[in-house]
Amino acid sequence: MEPKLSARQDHLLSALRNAETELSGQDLHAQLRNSDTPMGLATVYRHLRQLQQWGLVRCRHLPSGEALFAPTERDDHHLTCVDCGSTQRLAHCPVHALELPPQEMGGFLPLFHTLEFFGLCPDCQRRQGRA
Amino acid sequence: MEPKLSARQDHLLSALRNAETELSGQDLHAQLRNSDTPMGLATVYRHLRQLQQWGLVRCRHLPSGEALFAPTERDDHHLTCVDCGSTQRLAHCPVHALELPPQEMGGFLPLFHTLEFFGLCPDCQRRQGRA
DNA sequence: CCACAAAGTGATAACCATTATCGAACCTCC
DNA sequence: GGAGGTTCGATAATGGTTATCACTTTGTGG
Repeated sequence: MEPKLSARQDHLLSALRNAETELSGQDLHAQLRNSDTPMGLATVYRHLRQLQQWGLVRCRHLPSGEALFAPTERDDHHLTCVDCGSTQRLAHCPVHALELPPQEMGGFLPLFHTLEFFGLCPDCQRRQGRA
Repeated sequence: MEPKLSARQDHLLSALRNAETELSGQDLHAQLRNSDTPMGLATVYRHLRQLQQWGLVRCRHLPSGEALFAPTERDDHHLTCVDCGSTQRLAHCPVHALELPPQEMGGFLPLFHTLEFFGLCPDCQRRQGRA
């Protein structure tokens, strides 16, 4: 099921897995640039897309439009403040154990998911209360 | 809590609520262009951002980079195929009734959420099986 | 009414992450 | 070796979103 990865794809995936945070395409390019296995920007994005299609990598978009990538086995999700934009990580994924009604899936094979909560951080709640 | 909307903002929000699908900023601009209340592209995005900050509108990003907007009270979520990109709507939101452990929220006030499942649609499962 | 200030608007330019292009480098299997 | 394919990456092109800025509308006080 899992296709064999090329050496470059493997390096890219390793870089993502070793990083402790989500990385953008530009981040990955910059990081690999000075390594023993440099990789052009086009190739970074090419392989990121390929890895997404294999279901090995997922991404989420910041309000800025920038896409952040992470390996799918890292089941992290975030709280994002709609006002100031700050994000914090949720300690546990509440969806992971969720049962999905098969009749609603229509044969769809789920590989991973994204989940993000939006709301107001404590600071912005306080600020809006004053305003 | 909910700020008073200007007439323009109200029109924009109404357009979103009346639409039966998610709309991009460009879509909304084009749609309002020929209405009795035209609105410049800059103003559309300005108000969309404002409405997001007030928690009245949410958006999700397609792989193409385009952002689709919807009113937050519409609790729709999607299955997206990582291979062919097709999406289908999930009939019910499995997160809606979910209890969030308050100690993990750290005072964060959730207003809405995005949830998206990624995987393989039946067609692509079949195609990969052959390949 | 009349300044005058403050906020809202929109045509257009700028931005910038991502994608397409295309010639060069690299395999791979005769 | 070499034909035919695949991969690579510097660079140009793309396109949705954002910033600019002059103009219009709205609000306010006199």
